[in-house]
Amino acid sequence: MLLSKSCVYGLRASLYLSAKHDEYISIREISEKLDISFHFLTKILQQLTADGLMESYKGPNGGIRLSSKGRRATLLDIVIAIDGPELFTQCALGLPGCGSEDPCPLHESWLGTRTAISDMLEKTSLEEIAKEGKQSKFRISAGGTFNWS
Amino acid sequence: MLLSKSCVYGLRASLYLSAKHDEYISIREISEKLDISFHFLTKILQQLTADGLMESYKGPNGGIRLSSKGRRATLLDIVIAIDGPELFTQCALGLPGCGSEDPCPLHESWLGTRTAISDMLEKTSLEEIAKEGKQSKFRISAGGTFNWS
DNA sequence: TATATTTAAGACAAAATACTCTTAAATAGA
DNA sequence: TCTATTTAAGAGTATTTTGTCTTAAATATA
Repeated sequence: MLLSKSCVYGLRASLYLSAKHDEYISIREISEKLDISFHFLTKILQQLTADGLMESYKGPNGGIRLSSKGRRATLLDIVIAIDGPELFTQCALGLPGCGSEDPCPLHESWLGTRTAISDMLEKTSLEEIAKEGKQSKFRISAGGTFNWS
Repeated sequence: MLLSKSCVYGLRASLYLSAKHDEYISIREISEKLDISFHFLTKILQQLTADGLMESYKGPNGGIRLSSKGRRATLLDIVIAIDGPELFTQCALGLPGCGSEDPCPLHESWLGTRTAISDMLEKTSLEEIAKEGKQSKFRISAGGTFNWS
């Protein structure tokens, strides 16, 4: 699996929030709309809040929203915040110290491939995806159509 | 993590065997040279044997070797035998039924990226890597230099 | 102030992955 | 035939990931 489940949930929630404006959205709403366990999602979003990508507010009408940093963030930023940078730094065979002086058989091609992955994730900020999403009706839930209000 | 540990171990053992000729090599030897748990490696290689990529022989001077099918196999074949094809078939966000009619925001770029990954793994057969390896002294163990005898 | 709503935090449980250990089966060679 | 060596198979353990549950803290509103 390329990304952990936590990471996928975090990405989908971020995409959900990117379609919203500045209001705080309750985690309960996100978990129901995207069919993700409420408590599990809460923990993941706490991580993103601790990272400064989101802001939360307790109490009635409270919830969570993207910070301005989060709104400018790319999917790569979210992946790294949750799964860490290892996917983009480590040897494909997990060999410590693998490098151009002492490469594993995959070293050179993996350099290119992992750049392709990070480029894919870095290409677009949440803002841009939200813009495209509203036009193209991209899907972020299993159920079927999600309404990019 | 792109590949599971089992998969990485299976790949490294396959690369080790590709450097050998037709003799049976004991799993104990492989596990010691590549610093992988013997019993764990045994199970992984059993899987590859069941898949027809390797052949085993019990008893003194027994061991394991690549079958002719295994020798012609690419790294992709080994990855799929151990981790399954999901990495190359599934939506990056894990959404069932994600496709060009109803795509997730990553759909199109992920199509390209996962092709890049499978191309990287499919590009070379074990035979070819072994040939290159003997020239370039590619590394497949953490410890340092592995001798492509 | 009291209550309801919401996130925060942490203990707990379940499932998946990674790893270990023991016993059985095959086989070479003394 | 007996013994040592090797893979096969399966039970068992440990660790990580995923998911649940309970309680605390913050806060809006009545």
